[in-house]
Amino acid sequence: MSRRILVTAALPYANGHIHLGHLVEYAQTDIWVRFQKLRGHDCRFFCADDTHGTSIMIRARQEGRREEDVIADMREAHLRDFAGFDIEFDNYGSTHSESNRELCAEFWAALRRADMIVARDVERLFDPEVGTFLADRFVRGTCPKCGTEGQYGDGCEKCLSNYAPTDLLNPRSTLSGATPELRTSTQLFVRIEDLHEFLGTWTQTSGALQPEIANYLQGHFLGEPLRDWDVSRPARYFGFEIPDSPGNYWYVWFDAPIGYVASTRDWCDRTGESLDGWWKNPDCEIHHFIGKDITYFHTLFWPAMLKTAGYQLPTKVHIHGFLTVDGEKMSKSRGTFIRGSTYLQHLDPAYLRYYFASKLGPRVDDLDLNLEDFRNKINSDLVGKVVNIASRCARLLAGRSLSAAYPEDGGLFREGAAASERIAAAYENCDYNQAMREIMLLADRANQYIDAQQPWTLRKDPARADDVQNICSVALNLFRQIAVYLAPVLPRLARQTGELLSAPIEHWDAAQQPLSGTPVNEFQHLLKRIEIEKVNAMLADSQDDLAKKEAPTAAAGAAVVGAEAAGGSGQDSGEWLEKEPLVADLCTIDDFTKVDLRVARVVEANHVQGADKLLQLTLSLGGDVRRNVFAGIKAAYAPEQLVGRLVVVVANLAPRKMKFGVSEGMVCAAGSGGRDVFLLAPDSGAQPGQRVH
RNA sequence: GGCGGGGUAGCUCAGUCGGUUAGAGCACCGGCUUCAUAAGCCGGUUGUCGGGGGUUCAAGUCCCCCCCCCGCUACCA
Repeated sequence: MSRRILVTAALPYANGHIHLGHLVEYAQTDIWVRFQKLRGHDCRFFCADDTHGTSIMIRARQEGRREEDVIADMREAHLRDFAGFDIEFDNYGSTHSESNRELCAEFWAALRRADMIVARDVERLFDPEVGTFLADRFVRGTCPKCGTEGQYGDGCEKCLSNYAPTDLLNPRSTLSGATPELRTSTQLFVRIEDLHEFLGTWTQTSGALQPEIANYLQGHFLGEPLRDWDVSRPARYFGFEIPDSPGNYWYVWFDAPIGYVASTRDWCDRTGESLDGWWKNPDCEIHHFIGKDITYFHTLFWPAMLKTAGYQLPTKVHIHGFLTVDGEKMSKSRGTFIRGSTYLQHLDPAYLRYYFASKLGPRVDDLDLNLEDFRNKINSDLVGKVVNIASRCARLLAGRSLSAAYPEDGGLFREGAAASERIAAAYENCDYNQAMREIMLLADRANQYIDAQQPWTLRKDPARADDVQNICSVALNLFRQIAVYLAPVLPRLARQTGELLSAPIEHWDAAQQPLSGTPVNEFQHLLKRIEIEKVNAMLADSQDDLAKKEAPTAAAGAAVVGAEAAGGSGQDSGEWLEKEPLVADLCTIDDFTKVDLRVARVVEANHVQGADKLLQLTLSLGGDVRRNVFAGIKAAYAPEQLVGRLVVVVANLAPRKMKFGVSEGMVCAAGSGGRDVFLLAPDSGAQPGQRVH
């Protein structure tokens, strides 16, 4: 029976290019959709650019352009990248569309009717010079937790803590540089606690979520009252103004998931389909594919919105993990932060689609792109095994035809046909690695068959020409069977196989019946081996992309010292400046001297009972002056490494009461945190107590 | 610390309801083959299944304790 299936992948944000991390999801989703279509189901794949929010505003401002121009360019780039990877949408919309605006209004009205919108006065920062409330990203100041300067109002990029912009120390408007004032603004919230019981049941029993996700929600959110969701942002904000609340705009996370519906609606308008037949039809399955980072929105808020507005809830939310490259987070300085477009300049998209497929399972696990494994796997599985079957036999039959009747093959084709439902079940469950294993088994058998029959020997005897044709007919049919099973992953290979054997692959059941009598065309290379040089070139290019992008920043900043540190090569990564941009506000020498930096000697360093990240340090500032300081450096330093060494301490930092005692200063360090922490040290000769000027 | 997920061959992983001698691919070694994109075929090596205890006729699998890794989260001034 044919199923009606609506599929979405998360909307990529219009502020950045598609990279290999994104592609895990789009490949996973595209494979699933192609599989369903090949099975004959009425399956449609909808996506869109996510275009609203403060980041787009900031970017537009920096580039001196309108937001609309920024998102139009990025949309074009996204579509180009997707096409390059054979990601095929039925519609690709935009959250900045009339259809989305109308649907947002519809959802909003439903929430109003359900009395789920509450207004509350919130103290917010206001820029008196520009005359506007400041969105989180327009306020910068010192992180109240770790003291890092130049942090945005929503959270600290260094210590990753979240807070309200009103918590920032020394806040400054990035619009005018003015010190913001605290003013009251009326803010709108969605009260989803009303749906707590419903969400509890849905997340735990509907089967829509992977078990580990259901547990996560139960443990993190559902055990206590659900917090109201702040969905309005005061002007100026790039988004849609809330119809019944002038001056307020919907927060980007409100309109983004509605973009799934809007994209569907655009498609319906174009094709004459009924939107309700997809989104309000209990017989239509709805599948969302997302990454684990946006679990919260898709498993609590979004179902609450759908439920309230009378839409169908997702049948499944398929959640995947992150991509790592060679076991590490993608890193710009190592060249492993790879854009889709950079990859495509060097390598075939089929490689990546197959590699991801061979590693993806139904769980939330992270996926590692090990570049050596990548090359081995593609070269041995796809080139050595699969494509090789065609390559060894097609030439012997080029210009002729497959045997008029399918020859005796010892049951090989039948066995392959019998694997159909096993492989299909694996695809259906997103267990692609299982499917790939099954398929490679078939490829092994085909190669064994060819090897045993030795058509190249028989060919020397003209009397055995029919035998050669029969053997090659079997092998090419086995090859075609494999190409059918791989078609969701490798659509180009399926198409090429159709051309080679003069019979397009249009349905999964093509693997059930062997072809006979069709012309065999001249064999063309189907897939090249991966050369290591290509991979290396891609990595080098990825670093270059970054260097070009960072060049203006480096020129404007003080990059001289860094060049020395790099051993004179002069080429340091701009990664860190990108993560934590230079503070725009200038400070005077007087500002600087407010901070009393001193050289100190670590006289004692201890683990703190019950603390995972803290070490307790006793610092000597010379004489009898001692300071007790807690520092979050446990992952990077052992206490015994520290005793005796010199550090730089902020000596006049206000004491802070912590869970384990009072901290009377802060030791200076660089790095992103965790193991990546590098304490500052003076050159030898410095003495405890000396001030750092 | 709390919660979640893991720990199986050098690497990436599979192991269903507990059931024979714990598997696959890659890598490695030996042989065969030379039609094929230095591809293919046959054979071989590799494991205290994180550690310890328990239940059982039988434990990689179930239960308890501990160790380690990852993620989220909490004090990282």
